[in-house]
Amino acid sequence: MATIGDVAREAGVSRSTASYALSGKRPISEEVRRRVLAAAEALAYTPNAGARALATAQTKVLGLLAQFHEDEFAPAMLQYILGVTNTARDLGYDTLLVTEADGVRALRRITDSRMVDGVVLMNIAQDDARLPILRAAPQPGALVGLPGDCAGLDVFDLDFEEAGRVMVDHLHRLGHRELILISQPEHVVERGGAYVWRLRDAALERARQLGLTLHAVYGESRQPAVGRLLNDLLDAYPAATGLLINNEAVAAALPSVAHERGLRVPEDLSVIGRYSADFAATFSLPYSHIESAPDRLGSMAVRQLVRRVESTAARKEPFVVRFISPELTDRGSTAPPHSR
Amino acid sequence: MATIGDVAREAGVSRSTASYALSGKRPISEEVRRRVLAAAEALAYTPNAGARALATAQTKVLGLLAQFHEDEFAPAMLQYILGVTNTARDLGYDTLLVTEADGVRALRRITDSRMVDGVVLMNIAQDDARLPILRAAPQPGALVGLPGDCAGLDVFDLDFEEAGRVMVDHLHRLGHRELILISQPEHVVERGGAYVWRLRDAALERARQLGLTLHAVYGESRQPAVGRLLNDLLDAYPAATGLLINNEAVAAALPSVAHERGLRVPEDLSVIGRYSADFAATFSLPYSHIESAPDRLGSMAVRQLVRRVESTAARKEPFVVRFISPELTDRGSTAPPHSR
DNA sequence: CGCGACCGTCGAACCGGTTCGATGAATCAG
DNA sequence: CTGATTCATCGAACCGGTTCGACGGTCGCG
Repeated sequence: MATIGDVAREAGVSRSTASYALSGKRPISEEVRRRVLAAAEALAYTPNAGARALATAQTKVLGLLAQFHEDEFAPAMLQYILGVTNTARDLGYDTLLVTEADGVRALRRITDSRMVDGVVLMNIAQDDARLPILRAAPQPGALVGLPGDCAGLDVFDLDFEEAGRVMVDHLHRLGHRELILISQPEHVVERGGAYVWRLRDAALERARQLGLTLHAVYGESRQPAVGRLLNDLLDAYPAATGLLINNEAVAAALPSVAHERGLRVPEDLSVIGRYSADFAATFSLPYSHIESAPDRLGSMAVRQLVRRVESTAARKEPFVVRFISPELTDRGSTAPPHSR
Repeated sequence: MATIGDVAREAGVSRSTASYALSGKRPISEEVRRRVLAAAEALAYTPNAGARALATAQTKVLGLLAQFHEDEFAPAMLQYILGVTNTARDLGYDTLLVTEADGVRALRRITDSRMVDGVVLMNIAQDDARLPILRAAPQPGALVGLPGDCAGLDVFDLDFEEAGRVMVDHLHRLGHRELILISQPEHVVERGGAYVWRLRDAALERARQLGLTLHAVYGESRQPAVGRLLNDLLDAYPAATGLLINNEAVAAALPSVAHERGLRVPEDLSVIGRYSADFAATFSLPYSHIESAPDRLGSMAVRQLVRRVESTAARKEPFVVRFISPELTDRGSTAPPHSR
């Protein structure tokens, strides 16, 4: 494998001249530049990533910490990941995907060893043990998800509180008086998944203000528990005419449950979910939903991260907490209520 | 950030001694070793990955090339990826996930620049343009999926031909005489997804031998096309009593279609799919299926890859092509035929 | 014609590890 | 007591890039 020394020799110049000819960081005569480029081409020269990282203190790699838990719906995570890797590549970076269970150790490893220029964290917990590490690290970091304390980090998330209110408002305007909200499984909350109760609490609060009844329950993540839960709930609250779903597995299971019960949407039951359009397509979900925009969030996080990585000025800017505002995609699964 | 020079100074020894004390590659007195370890601990020393890569010509990173196409079912891919990243980490490696559309360029980039010690390729095409690159690369490579020409590479795949035969045999033994096989969308085949016709051709051949009628069609990958297709097929072949599915999207869509048509499984229709247990759980699919074992395949590929990376002897061993034999998980979705 | 400015190129140092050969002290046998 | 052997440690070189300061040649100007 050719080194820059080989290129220099082939072109009859010094190593430094070859370097400058390739990088353009100093003026080089047209003649020499041509010779160097030709030599590089002929020898199929590619700079050694390790050597360059050592010399420049830049690896052109971003770290992506994502965790896959039994009780979370894996396909939903994938879209965030693709948002990150694709955007990173567009900006000239590769992505180190770390799915290790011990996130703290993983983060330490990749930051301390300088394998990455920056880190994107997913599955953010309210009191996330990785955040202190990331704040102390020399590399900038970006979060997809809102933690309790955002200090020192850029944060990107869906505005889950507003999402909860939008859902409730929408059904309230249609005349509904009793609703059910199914959240993620309780385990997710116990692990600190704050978005679950951010949406939930906001929805409850808004329902209270509007004088609505809102039954807020934690869901399941797997069959057959999901189906059972749905059936139990529909039985338990026969007067409920609207269903709000903040749980991908429940959303995915609803069509068949509704079918089995002979439940028509929206005639018998109005439904609003919170998931991405891509997810809806994959699982053919015919419900109106709040777009969770995972690819957009991943992309935004990477863009901001790269800005900070590449510019000292940007690194000094104040940290941002940016919420995507919930957009309701109307698929016609809501209507004025009729009692079931 | 502390370097090994800092550690050496703190411990009052030379850099080389510090290095040997930490690596244990030469005998070091107990006393000095203690001092060095204490210094490393005190300074929170972590070796610089770039420097180490430069010196040792090892990065402790594996590349994983995976592509996500519109017409393939993304959630199924995720399990291969997790099989790879988790096993890699167990063996001390991190994973560079590359989802770039231009796989050839991506592969060139990560191998030429020596970012990775080895590469796992997914989405293998019959005549995969990346293979010549990988064969010429200094790093070893492993494939998840069988290409036309396996020379110079380790290959891991489900035995799709045997899978096709197992499916047909199973329904034949139960007395079925007319079957439908739904494969992946034709686009997948056009891109060179050989596993599609390997299963298909083997199934057709076996059906011919057994005197069965087998309607082999290409499926769709998205709703609502998938549902329409299923309905059309069931209408077009009313005498078919068995359905073989080599297409995740179709499998995922079948429950609701069956339900809508009032079609009972297995009373009216026997069904066998080809997907993983994990996939079945995620999508709550109640069908007997051939296990595609994505995590196991990903894991096997990484283990073999790492063996070759770490041992010169292993690098000289002949290349392996290893097939996982199709296991039929009986979920009771097949029975002797009754005409619909 | 001589001086300073500018341009293009070179050599050397550096990034932070690893590794080889040499060195000096301690140990042992004769 | 000496010479060979062993052992722990050190210094230097190397991996393959980038970058800084210096240097020699050309040019324009006075």
